[in-house]
Amino acid sequence: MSEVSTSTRERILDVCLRLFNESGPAAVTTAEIARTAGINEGNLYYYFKKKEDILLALFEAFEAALNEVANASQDTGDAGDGSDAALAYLQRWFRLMWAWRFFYRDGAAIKRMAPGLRARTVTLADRGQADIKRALKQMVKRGLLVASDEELERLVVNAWIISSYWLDYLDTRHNVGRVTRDHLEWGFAQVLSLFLPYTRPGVPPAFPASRRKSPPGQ
Amino acid sequence: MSEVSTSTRERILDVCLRLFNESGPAAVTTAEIARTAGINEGNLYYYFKKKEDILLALFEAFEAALNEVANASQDTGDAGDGSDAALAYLQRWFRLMWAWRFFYRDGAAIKRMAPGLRARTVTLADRGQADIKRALKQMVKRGLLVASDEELERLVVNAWIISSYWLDYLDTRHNVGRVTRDHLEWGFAQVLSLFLPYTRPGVPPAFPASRRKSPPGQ
DNA sequence: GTCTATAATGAGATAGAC
DNA sequence: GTCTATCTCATTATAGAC
Repeated sequence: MSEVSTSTRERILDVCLRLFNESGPAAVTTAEIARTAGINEGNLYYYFKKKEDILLALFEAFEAALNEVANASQDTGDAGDGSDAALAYLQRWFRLMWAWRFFYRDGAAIKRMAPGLRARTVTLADRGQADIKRALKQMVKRGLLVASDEELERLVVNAWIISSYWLDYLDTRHNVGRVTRDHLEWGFAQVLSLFLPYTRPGVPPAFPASRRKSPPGQ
Repeated sequence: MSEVSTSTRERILDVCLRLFNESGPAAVTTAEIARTAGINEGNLYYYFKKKEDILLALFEAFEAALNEVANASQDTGDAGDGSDAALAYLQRWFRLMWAWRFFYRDGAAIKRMAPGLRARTVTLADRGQADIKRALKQMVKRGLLVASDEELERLVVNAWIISSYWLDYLDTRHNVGRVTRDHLEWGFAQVLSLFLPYTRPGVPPAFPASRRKSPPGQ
């Protein structure tokens, strides 16, 4: 995704992902995109007739990356330890979330700029939540987790919300513009803490980050 | 706040709150504001020199409303049952959140339009989280809640995140544009479920909404 | 205080030469 | 494929009459 000499189209998308992650797609002008990509604004419109088209192209890549993670988790999910697999999945998911964080952070703006993405976002989330629910139910069956169906239901939604919005929370609440590995671990632990009360004693997720109580500073 | 015959200034603010809650401040043009308020666009600029000034004025009112809720909770917090007081506070808070939901939902856009609000938002959140933490520690002391300091810390943050973003979640995930009382109860129960594992058995919060498992449809 | 202009800006988008 | 030049348009903002 980031080679030495990429095509102009790839370069535009790379630049957009970076700028969008930094400032949000609404705040980034086509002029800025073109300038950063080292091309003329007119040329930009050769590749993407509308700004919305850039968002669509980025979403395709994001979608593909998400599917990859989901598939990888299904491969290992049925084989090894359920607890380890779940943790690994969560970790991969968080890395992805970070790479495409503007999709999580600027939902409102994206909705306005590219209404066509709405339906596809819902589909993606449908699949994601279904995946997680399935994995958790398996963990309950194996005795790694103790929770009723209703508790599981609420748990999944809460985990989804925390996962989706902890970045925005860090930004608005603690002025964290540039997220570090420490932040990532903090968010991870925050999600993990939702599940802890439901884990069987003696089955600790043993994730290093759970030691960090307060969010790392800017 | 909504009388029969209010001043033009009040009318502008009322209209803006409604429009902002509906579509977000970025999507609402000054032309639309003026038209809806039944005044000329030029007149709008007599009262608010910049669109940002409208946001500032709305924030003041929001701030005042929040402080009112916080003070009310402190008054009853030391007197009656700690559990009931906490529940009442949460309920008041949710009603407020709904009345001013655009502040929660369109954080990114607001940051861009009125950077000056950032610091004040943080201050407000500081106070809010401190209030909640204090209340929870009191509940632990009274034996209504069983949690370590670290658990409490994570709990408060998670509760804050769910409370702040469940509206956006409902919108993006379930296309809920118009939030009903049922939605409010669902979000409330979602937050409540975070605390349930830490409540002493025999001290059920007994909130009606906790019966609703899945989010109400559009 | 309220209105009718109208200016000023800046963004997205296009046509056509090279 | 890339550039220059230009257009359209919405939005913010102002000046000045009533």
